[in-house]
Amino acid sequence: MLIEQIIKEKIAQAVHQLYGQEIDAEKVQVENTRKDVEGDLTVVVFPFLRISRKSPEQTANELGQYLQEQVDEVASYSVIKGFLNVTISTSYWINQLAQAFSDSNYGFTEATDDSPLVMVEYSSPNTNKPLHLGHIRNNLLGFSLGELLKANGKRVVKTNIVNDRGIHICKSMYAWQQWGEGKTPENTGIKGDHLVGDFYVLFDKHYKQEIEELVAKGASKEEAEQQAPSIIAARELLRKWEAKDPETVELWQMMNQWVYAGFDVTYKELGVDFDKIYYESDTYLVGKDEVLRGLQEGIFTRRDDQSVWADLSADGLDQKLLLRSDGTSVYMTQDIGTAKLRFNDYQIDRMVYVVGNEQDYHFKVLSILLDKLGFSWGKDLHHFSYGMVELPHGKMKSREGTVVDADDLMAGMVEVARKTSEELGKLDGYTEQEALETYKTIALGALKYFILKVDPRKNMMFNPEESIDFNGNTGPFIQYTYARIRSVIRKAEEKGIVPAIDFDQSLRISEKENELIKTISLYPATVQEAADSYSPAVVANYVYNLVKEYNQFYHDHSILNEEDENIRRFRLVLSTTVAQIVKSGMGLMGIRVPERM
RNA sequence: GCCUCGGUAGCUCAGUUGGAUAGAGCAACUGCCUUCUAAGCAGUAGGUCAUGGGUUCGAAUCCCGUCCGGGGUACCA
Repeated sequence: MLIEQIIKEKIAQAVHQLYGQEIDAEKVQVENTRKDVEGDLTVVVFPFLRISRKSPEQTANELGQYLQEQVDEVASYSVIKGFLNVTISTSYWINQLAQAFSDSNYGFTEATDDSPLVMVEYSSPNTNKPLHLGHIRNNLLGFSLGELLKANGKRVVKTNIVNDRGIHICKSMYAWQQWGEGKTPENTGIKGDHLVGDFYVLFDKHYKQEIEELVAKGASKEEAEQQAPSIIAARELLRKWEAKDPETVELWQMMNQWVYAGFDVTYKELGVDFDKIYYESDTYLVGKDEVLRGLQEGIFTRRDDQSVWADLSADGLDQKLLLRSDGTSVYMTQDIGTAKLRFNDYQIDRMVYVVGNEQDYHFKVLSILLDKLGFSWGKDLHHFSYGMVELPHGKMKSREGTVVDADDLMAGMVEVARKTSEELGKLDGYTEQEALETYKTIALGALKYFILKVDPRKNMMFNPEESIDFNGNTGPFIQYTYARIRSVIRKAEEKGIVPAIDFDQSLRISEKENELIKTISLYPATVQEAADSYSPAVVANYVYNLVKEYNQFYHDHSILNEEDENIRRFRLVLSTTVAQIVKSGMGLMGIRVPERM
């Protein structure tokens, strides 16, 4: 049993015996003692004053006395400003360290065949443009969330819905037909997703120009937007595609293939993957059928212009369009179809959608609609709603070129990592291949940590003018600590010193060492909390704190040069355990750790 | 207008279910490498937790009002 739990129960017991009133042990407030105060755990006694009818100091002292007599692990206690600070015995902490050290799966709960199955949807790109920083946040959060859920004993299926059809890709297709001059990724050397994205931008340029010309001739802006030749042509392509016109479908397939090849490269660099990928072109008709079924069953209504609507006013929401008057699908229709296919394919206990908070309303509606359509799981689908990445001048807009491109960003960071490493000369002796791997590890570590350390729900700021830091509260700082420990461990191996927990349990440890073990012992609860609150940031903050404490220890203590063999072995075990947790925690964020840097 | 999320140091962010003197990093300034990696460690300076009220032993945290900002708001995704 955890010491915290023991204290809670003993305090409840003490209150009963000393003051004659039963209280709920779970309600007893036990927290970690502040750093600047002596002690390990603090019991908040204020809620008991009404029962004890004594001063905070006296109450705390009486309870402290009781604890010390009744609980072996309680070594001493002190009372400061009415707070009861309890000091736990060193042997307890050393035992905690030994357990963490020997458990290769420390902090994790393994899934079994009976464990709940969680499907996590993330990424969900459109196929008309390359990935940007906003997608990076989505991908990193989605991947990390999957790892967190796995670490918490869930079976996880990572999935992606590729929005491969619709007016957006038709715009790129039309631009390529008109002005493409037969360009391909092969004959231009341009990455496929970027090439298609270039045509999307080109479309918009022409479209805007046409609108201007029409307005100059006296049309209203709204009319011009509807009547511009480019948009009419793109709509015609969409219509032909839905009618399965062979030439159009072929063009669509070709350009989508270019994009997929490009995405694959980006996903691989980013280190994310999927167990099952769905395509909107396969799901939108299923959604349409579901909507029509709903119409027949009287859940939805058809208007005079043939459009189909859901009336959600009973749920406090508005009317929602499900099929346009021309019979074509909207975003919502497609999501209904995708959901149906997924739940046919897997025995899903919980569905999680990693999608930005700009779509909060959409998922509220989706949940209600799925419920109305009779899907039992609709009501409690979970929208993992994360904040946007903002630039100093505002939102990212693809068409206006104010995006931070994912590939460019990663490549730029690898260069910074290379430069820094070369200046410091840390990788001398590595082959070019080994060195490049390390640059990538560091660069991606910096990027991923930068994004994941922020509370997912909040918007975050990225300034492209300032490169992402490699010092301080950063990924490389954490990786560096890992590399230093690995270096010590390699040296220990050379000297034949093996980390083992056969040190004398009565040894005296320093305050910093005790502090470190306490932090180590918090890892399992941290992993749990991160998964429960869907927040990789909880892990990020924990690992940073752990590493910061370790660096202080490292600075003040010798490990291999320590003369006392007992202490030397203890410190090696301590260091090894910290390295294990750093690797494990970073792994939960999809961040690798280097042997050297 | 309505709905919704947010506002903590110059900048970027932490701050568990309300607990002690609100913490990190960056930027600025100052020290520490003949000893296991200085991408490190230590220190100085920096705050009316947007604002006004309320709840109570105690509020950055909970409730209400106001100001400011993001997002959404019926044929975009």
